[in-house]
Amino acid sequence: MSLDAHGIAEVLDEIARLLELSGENPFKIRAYHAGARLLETLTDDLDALIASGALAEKPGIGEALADKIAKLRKDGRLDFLDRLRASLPPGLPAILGIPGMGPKKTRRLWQELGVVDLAGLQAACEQGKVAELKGFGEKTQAAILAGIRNREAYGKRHLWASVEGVVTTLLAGLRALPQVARAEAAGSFRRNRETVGDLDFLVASDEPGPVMDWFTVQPGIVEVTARGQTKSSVRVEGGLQVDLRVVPPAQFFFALHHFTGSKEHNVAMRQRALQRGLSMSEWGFTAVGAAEAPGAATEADVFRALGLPWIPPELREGQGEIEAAEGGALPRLLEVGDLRGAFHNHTTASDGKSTLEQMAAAADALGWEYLGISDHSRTSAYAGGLEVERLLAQVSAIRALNASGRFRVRVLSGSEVDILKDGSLDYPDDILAKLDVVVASVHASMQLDEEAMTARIVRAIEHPLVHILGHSTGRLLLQRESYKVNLAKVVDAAAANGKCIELNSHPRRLDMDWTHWRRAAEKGVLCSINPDAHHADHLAYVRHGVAVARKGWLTPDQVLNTRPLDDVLRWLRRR
DNA sequence: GCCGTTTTCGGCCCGACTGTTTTCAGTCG
Repeated sequence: MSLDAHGIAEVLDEIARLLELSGENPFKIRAYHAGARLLETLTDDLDALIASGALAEKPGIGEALADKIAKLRKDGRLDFLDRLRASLPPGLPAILGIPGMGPKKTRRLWQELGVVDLAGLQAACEQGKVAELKGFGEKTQAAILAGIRNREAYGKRHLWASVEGVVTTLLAGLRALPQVARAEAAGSFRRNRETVGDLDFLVASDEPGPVMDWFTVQPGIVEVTARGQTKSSVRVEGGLQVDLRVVPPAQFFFALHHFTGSKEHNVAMRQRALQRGLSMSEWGFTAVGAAEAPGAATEADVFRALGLPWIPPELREGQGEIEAAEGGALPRLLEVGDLRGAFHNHTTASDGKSTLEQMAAAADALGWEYLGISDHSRTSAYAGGLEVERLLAQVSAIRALNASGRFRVRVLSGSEVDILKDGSLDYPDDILAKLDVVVASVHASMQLDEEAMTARIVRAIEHPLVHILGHSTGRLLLQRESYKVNLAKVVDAAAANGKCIELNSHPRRLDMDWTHWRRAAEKGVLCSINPDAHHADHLAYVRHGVAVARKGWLTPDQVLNTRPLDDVLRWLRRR
């Protein structure tokens, strides 16, 4: 069975783990991880890259990795991997998932105690054998047991939106402390990743002691895992790890840059610093040669010292942002205030919780010029999908509402029409033609193979009455994988047919993923930031979509709903 | 395993914290 890019990335990560356990060269291990990261953010059609030999041209991919990736794509397996797996107990890699357990300790427990899996590790700890080993002790043994006990919670990622409250509360508390000059949340949260593994807080202060004292006793903390001079780590309910680092004010912006990451971005920045005779760390620059090491009074100063303009955190993913900054080609990123409306929203007519009027009022409150109502179509019966009669009644109601002048916003009548299994749509053309806006989405038959699913979606995109492709992969973050679909081909179809692809802004969808937008926009595909609101309050979800759009390098002119009403109506009617 | 105005071998980003040590290895980010 063949693997897709995501599956191959997982295999490369597995190889890296196995090599670690084998005691391999750390740089070789890094190369496998780097290959995995590249595949995860790949937007080209993988098959085309393999066929043309262009895969080995990608940074970090050489002949060896390109060859292995091609084999995995074709066969889904690799002799090299089979041999590697056979050389180690199959339960060993799982031990690496326990905090504090790395390859060296895992190997020693295997070789000296015969520990080959988590169950064996737990038994060895409970019998006190681990604490007796040289280099281990009671605390290590207890930490391993806690790690095994909590491995589900500790290994979990968290939706960006679900940790936002913790961030807001802690930042407000930190900033209120008299010893604190500045406080920021860094890490993947600051980079607007759709999910985060942990939270990183950074504080500028000359008196770290009282800050640490305050931090480690906050409500909701279930475990303090580290308490040092400049760094403390805690776990809050749900297993989320929260790190706090306190640095002197003069180092704050170096530390903020460092802990914002990503790792790939930081590596590239440090290499760039070295080219300029500067060694770079979270503490600042150190002159390697004759050069003088500059300080930083803002984060922009850190970049300026390396001959770069400030790079927005969302772009710091090692995706060419440094090259773009150097060439003066950083985009003017989309902002929430650029939006003038949205197209995909539900009402009580299907599975929404707010009425048409409540939705219009909420749009007015946001100052929007237009609001698309796109309730479910008849096949989505589970969601109260509208039969043709009810849809036509809604069209009339919307027309009447617009004529009444009760709201400033122009309500657009639409539908989130189901893309049926064969790629046809859930309403006949003469009905769709009566709508202002047609969003087409997949809601059922998600188990199709990649070829069939891609053909199905492409057929919908090619339908002349469709404006926007809704949530193009169907993923639910941390809950359901995307269906199998070749997004490169979907993007190409949208470009060829002048269609818009939705950026579904529901915090659990954020679909299409940020990694695909830059290339899609370069191909001329328009983006539509849609809240997919099922309640009037959900219109505000667009800010999550904007966050993802920014990660995808999108500028206002690449997003349909930044345009004024007249332009939007013209675009919608040209079909 | 990757990569190249330090080129085809020998490098590859940097530092804090912990536990178990008595100077440091391992892990983590």
